[in-house]
Amino acid sequence: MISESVADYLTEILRLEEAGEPASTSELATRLQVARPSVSGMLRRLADDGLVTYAPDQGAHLTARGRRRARAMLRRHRLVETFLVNALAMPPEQVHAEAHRWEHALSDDAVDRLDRWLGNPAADPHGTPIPDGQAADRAHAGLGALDVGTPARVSRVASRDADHAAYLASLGLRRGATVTITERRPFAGPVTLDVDGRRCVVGPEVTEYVTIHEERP
Amino acid sequence: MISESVADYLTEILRLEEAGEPASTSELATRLQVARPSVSGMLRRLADDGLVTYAPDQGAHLTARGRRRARAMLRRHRLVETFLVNALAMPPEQVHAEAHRWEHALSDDAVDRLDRWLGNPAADPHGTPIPDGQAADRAHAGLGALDVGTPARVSRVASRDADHAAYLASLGLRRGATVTITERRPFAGPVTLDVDGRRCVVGPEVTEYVTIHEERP
DNA sequence: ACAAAAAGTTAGGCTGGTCTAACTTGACGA
DNA sequence: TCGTCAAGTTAGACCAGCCTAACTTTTTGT
Repeated sequence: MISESVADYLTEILRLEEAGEPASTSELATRLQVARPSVSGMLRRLADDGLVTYAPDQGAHLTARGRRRARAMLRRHRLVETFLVNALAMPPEQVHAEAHRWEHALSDDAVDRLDRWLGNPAADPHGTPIPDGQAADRAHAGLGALDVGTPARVSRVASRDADHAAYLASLGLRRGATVTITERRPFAGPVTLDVDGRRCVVGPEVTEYVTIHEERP
Repeated sequence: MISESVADYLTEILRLEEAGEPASTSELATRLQVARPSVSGMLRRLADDGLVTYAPDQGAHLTARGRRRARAMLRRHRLVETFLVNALAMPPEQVHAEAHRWEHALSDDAVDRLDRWLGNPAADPHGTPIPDGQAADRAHAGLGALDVGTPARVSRVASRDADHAAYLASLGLRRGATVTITERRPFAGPVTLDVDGRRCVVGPEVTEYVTIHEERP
């Protein structure tokens, strides 16, 4: 299980990503109300755990795993806010702090029930969209978004033309295959894949044609 | 603010008191799923903080302050259970664990709103009574239940007869007076009171005629 | 161009809550 | 009467997460 603190960091990073702002150490420190060195330390831990990546001076970025978790928390948060306003008639300026505590306490089951009870709302009382449960949780994403080292299942292979399709097929990239990115060279360099145990090196544009479906978090 | 862990200990001690069982170190360790020495250490802390008393081989007992806090938690717990079953239709065997996490997350305001929303239920889905909010929180209790050193306000003075009433009045024990127990001798021995700054020593049965109202937690 | 401010990190320390190992104490049956 | 067992405690360690102080690196204003 993930700690409350870790969840808070991930959630706040996602909020910043959604707002298009970089998740810098200082910004996170301000928002999470902790000292800067605490953020430094935590980001290192999160990176070790494969939940964020962070290059110096770029701020933190969520990995697919990190984003999945963060999105789940944001979903909880916004569903709870909706409940607090719609059902308990709590003043909107009060619900954020309240939901921030609730979001850690609810089980997945309770979240689903709350969602159904509220009629699967699409947005919270502030109008912010509520991330989707199932779909977001193990989304079908492009192979390009897959983290190095994480295995995923191919759910669809597109192609430009017949030759292209044949090429992709020759690599073993077909629906149901298990694919792992073992290396990704910088500057749009070649990508090394493991497809059902067979290693191959391809150009990065290949990843745009392959849709994957990650194993559970 | 009180930590989750402390709240759990207090709540569990109250559950045992309600069931008429002694709150021994081992029993608490079992129920709270921690090692015995952890309970030992925590009980010492709780005693230092004036939330429990504990004599060797007697188990822990809640002080009035401790009981007030524990009761507030139990109230939350049972209100949340009621909500989970009545509103979210969660299976009854699942609600305890869920409520155990929620009870720490709700603000007082949220608890009150939930209570009103549920229509001020008197008992939870298991039929266990839900402690009352305001009333229980600063109950009118007998002076006998007051902890040594805690000031309280006299809310009512009963008496056997006129002479007795005159005697109590001569001590300064009248509605509105501030009373503190400064010492209580063992084996139903004399009790030393401070009544509006005047010190007096009385027999323990006097405390049965005086109803008090403690200051807020 | 360079000093000052801002951002980030390292080092080292604290706290709350937990643990295991080992000791003490009291009860109880052979 | 004594060995054994249960209950409780002390001692010592660990961990997550936080802190401050002090250092380095980067950005920015003049």
